[in-house]
Amino acid sequence: MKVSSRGEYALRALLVLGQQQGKVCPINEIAKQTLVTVKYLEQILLQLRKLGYVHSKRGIQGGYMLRLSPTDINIGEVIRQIEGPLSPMGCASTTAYVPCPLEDKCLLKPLWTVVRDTIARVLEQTTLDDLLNKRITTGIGGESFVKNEN
Amino acid sequence: MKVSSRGEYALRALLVLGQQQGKVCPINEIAKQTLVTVKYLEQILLQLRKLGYVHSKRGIQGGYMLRLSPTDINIGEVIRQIEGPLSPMGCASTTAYVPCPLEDKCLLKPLWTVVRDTIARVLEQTTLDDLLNKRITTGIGGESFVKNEN
DNA sequence: TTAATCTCGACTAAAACGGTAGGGATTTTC
DNA sequence: GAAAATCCCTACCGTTTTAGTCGAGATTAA
Repeated sequence: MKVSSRGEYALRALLVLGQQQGKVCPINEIAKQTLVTVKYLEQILLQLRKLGYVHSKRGIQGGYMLRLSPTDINIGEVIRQIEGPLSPMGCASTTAYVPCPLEDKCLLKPLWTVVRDTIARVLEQTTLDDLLNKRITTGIGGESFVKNEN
Repeated sequence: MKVSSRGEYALRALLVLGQQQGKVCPINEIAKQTLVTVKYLEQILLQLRKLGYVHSKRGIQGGYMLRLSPTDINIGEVIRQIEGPLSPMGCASTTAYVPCPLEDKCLLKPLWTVVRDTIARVLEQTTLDDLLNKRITTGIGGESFVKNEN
């Protein structure tokens, strides 16, 4: 049930850019704050740019900046685009369904469906802005369970 | 966030044995019902035996049977033992914590913690017996949200 | 013009995944 | 005591994924 380092790093980079409040940030600064090598970050930021999350500017004084408002960046969506489907199993995926020969008789599918739903509920209700402000909810009920340590 | 085929197959095998109500079941019968090759199943059942979930009997009329009652087989535990930690990230794992250089400053850890908790809540509240009887809850509240299709 | 910066594609080493293969040990049945 | 069914165990293997590295090029500001 792992998230890859690439996904983690992408989110770290977005968080750094979110904290710069609109200023361009050169990649070596992002690298310093995320503890990721410049070369690997290059790949990831390139992908984030192609996905439309960040804008880049070349040359001296160049760098990256968010293209979207942090409130418009959905963490579930980012993870899905970097890592693939949130579902633990193809048979339970809404965005990348893969049929299974057992299917109806399968006693596991309902389980995977619930797992997928709970993961998606958390991730899709969280925005980059929420992370920046340490507002993380479980997504259950209409309530406001807030996980806020420190 | 995937579950490996090995984990899925292990659960399928346990379900088949759970349906046999105590009778020994030869591996080729399990293979037929799970749609897994005999040779691969051998490996998986060997592992399940060493973990204490199944008992095996050799020779003619041999096969496998559950060693524990389906109500005592915790799905979260099985997955953890077959696949490793439920947490999407080492920094949020309760059973296999891995320190992270960012740690306190990290805005992502609270997210991974919530994700881990919600996954664990579902899987650890589900037993093999629940699966056999199509009782799957989200684990939220004390309530009885039951996912029961058909 | 130069130096900082992003762009892009190729490459690679290591690990994980998803099995396959084969020989050995045990048990029942005849 | 021989044969057949069955589990036991270790080794191996091809493919994919992961986690990067490398190098050359394009753009831009000063």
